[in-house]
Amino acid sequence: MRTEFFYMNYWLMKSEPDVYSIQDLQREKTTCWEGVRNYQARNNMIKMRVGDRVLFYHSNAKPPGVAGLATVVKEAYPDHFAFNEDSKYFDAKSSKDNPRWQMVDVGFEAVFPHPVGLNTIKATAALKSMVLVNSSRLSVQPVTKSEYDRICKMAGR
DNA sequence: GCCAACGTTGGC
DNA sequence: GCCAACGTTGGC
Repeated sequence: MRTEFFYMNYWLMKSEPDVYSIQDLQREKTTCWEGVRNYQARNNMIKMRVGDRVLFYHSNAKPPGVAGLATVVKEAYPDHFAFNEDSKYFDAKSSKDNPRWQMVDVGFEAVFPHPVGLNTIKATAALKSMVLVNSSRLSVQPVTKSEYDRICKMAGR
């Protein structure tokens, strides 16, 4: 019985819209999530499975908030940008024989007509346990199904 | 642009 | 293994 097949996990991934926005993903359909250089965030990506849902969060935006939805379309594999000396994500401590950093591919799902702002999330009692709210600069974080559903509902979906 | 919070590095 | 110094994130 492959019961794990029936489980779906939920995540929140941060991106600065000036660097890569949900609109960029809408245009490109899929993208690789390179450049994560934090172990906790990396470990979360390693746990991702194809089909998992992703809240696409715009950080350093005016205002910051969840701007849309994505899904995991390819599970963790080595982040080759770490091997490229010309990349801003280069890391001399990561090698092809022993890659330190991983990335996943995500696919476009939806742009929220009205993003769900961080201020609104913080003002919602049902979302007070979100990792996002309890500080943490963690750029790839787990979200519960109820948190995910609530944010979709707040976005009018 | 400021700065608080947090993660990483490296000397000891 | 501690912890000070430093760098980065990201809201405001």
